[in-house]
Parts: sequence; structure tokens; C-alpha cells
Amino acid sequence: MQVISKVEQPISPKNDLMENISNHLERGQESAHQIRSFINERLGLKAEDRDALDRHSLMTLNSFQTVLSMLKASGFDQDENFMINNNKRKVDVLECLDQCKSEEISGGSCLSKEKRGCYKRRKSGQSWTTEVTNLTDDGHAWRKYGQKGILNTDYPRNYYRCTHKHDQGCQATKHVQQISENPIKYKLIYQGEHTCKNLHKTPSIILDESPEENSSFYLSFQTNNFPLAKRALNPSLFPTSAFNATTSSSMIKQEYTPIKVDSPPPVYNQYSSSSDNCPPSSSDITSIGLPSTPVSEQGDVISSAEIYSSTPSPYERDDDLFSLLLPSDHQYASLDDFWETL
DNA sequence: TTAATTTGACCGGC
DNA sequence: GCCGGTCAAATTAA
Repeated sequence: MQVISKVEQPISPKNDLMENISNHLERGQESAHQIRSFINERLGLKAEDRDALDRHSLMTLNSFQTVLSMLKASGFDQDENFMINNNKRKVDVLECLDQCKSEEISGGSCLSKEKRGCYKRRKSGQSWTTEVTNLTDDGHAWRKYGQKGILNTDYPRNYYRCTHKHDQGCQATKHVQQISENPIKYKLIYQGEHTCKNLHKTPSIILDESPEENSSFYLSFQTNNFPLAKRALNPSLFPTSAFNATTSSSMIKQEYTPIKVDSPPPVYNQYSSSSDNCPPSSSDITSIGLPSTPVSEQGDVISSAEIYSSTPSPYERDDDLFSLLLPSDHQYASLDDFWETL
């Protein structure tokens, strides 16, 4: 049987990437301008101004960090190791669904209860394996659909599919598995291209002062889970089990666990489990303080680190992209440099 | 009520 | 038969 694409003109990963990069750059630059305005025009900062400065600083960092992570993930970072992912056991969901559709057309019931779990393994295809130590937003909304203990591994593997699998036929999937605890490290396996057009836009930085720790604040990028965030503000209201493998209705949300920030903060983005594509409103913004280590056994924490690819990266390094990240009148050697300058 | 997660069952590849 | 990946009913949360 011939396998056909689910969309007539699938959006390539490169297009997705460039769109995300563009969005993040715009946000970052906008925030940078705000910061500069504050610095230049309000030397005697009031508390509210300082808060605004902090907020914009974090937004800038978030945007830059996200873009850098994307560039790494796409192969721009030459310092990262690239390797071929020799995964031989793939699931060809497309093929299965095609078969199912054909069977449905012909009166079959591939997805009926009698044939639960119908699919075919993908013999080959795109996959990207990434090892990460914390979280970044890849710009897509994911839904967890499974968890499995893997042989010779200490932690279960978690399976995520694109939220738009059913409404748009997006076949992208992601596997997340914790591979070490100290330092905490996760292995991500992305499979399939995102064909959904409803990209989850860059989440807003959620900033607020913790009642317990006024000297620091917390970030969250939830888009529509205010109650959860508020609950998380008080650890006593947030059961420990919520971070275990078997709990929490919001594991996919925890996948992008907000973190406490004291100094140059790693910036985390939190996927929204919602299917809408709206940027979070101000009412969505809150702060949440979660355990410093996102302890989900599922390893639902994602970020950038070493990036590997099973296929030759379609992207070539473009130093102009990096230059776009930086103010025109100053070149920062790193995000740390950027932060220190702030 | 709706949506997301959990988890045992099921499937195909090896 | 084992193993990893997926499905979908049941459960949980918003």
C-alpha cells in the first residue's frame, strides 16, 4: 500500500523553525528596546519600574534562549555533536492510518475495539534525538498518550503526540525519557514532521514574586492553567505525587516546569495543552514555585543540550541569525554576558 | 461538561 | 515470546 502524506503541502520543519525564530526574535527585540528605554530614561528606578525591567529582561532572555535552543536543535550550533540516529524500530502511523482509512472505506474497522492499537512500524523516517538538561519550548503543543518502562533503563519512557493529530492530522510524536538524575538529563526523540499549522506561539513569561522568597521570582509559561499555577504557589497544595509518574493530569504541562530564577535564569517554556493558538493573556500570567527539580518520573522536562539528528540537518549555520539576536550597538558573547550587562 | 492524563491491552517487528 | 510503541476506556482535573 502506498503511503501518502496527510496534507497536500506539508510545512517543512525548516519553515516551522524559521517562523518560530522570527517570532522569538521580534519579541526579544521588542523587549530589548523596552529595557533600553527604562535604563536610559529612568535612572532612579521605582519598584514598579524595576519590576517592569525585570519582566522585560526575562522576556528578552526567554526569546533569545528559545531561539538559541531552536538553532541548536536544528543543527546550527557547530559545537554540538551530530550523529545518526539508527533507530530501526519506528512506527509508521501514517501508513497505519491510511490502511485504516482504506479499511473504513471498504467497510473495515481498523480502529474499532476489535483492532485496538492498529498501526504499523515505521521502517525509516525522520527522527531527532536530543539530550537535554532542562526545558525549552519547541513551539508545539503535545499530548501524552503513553508511558512505558524500557528495558535496561531506570526511568519510564513517555510518549507524546501532537495535539493537532486528530484535527489536522499532524503525525509528529515525541518520546521523553530521563536518562540520569544527577545531573538530571533527558533524552528526547522527535519523530515526524509537524504538519499542523496551528503552532503554539511563544508562551509569555510569567513573573511574580514568591511570597516566600521576595528576592527571587518564578517563571511559568502556561497559557491557560491559572488555577494550577496558583495551587503550585503553595507546595502544600501541590501533592508530591503530582510529580510522580502515575499522577497529575497535567504532566504535559509539567513538561515545561517553571523554575526559580535568581540570576541568569535558564528560561523554560511550557507547552500549552490547549489547542488554541492564542498568546497567553495577562490573566494567564502567574508565578508558580515548583520543586527545584521537576521530579516527574516520566522525565517530562525538556531543554537544550546536545542535539543529535537521524537525518542530515537541512539547516546550515547562518551567523546572521545570531547577529539578529543582539543589539546593533553591542555584541554579547553569551547570554551570561547579556545578563551581566543588564 | 470538556479536555487531558493514566494505564492496561493490543499490535508489529525482531 | 519479548519488547517498544500506540490505542482507548477509565480516571482526573479544569
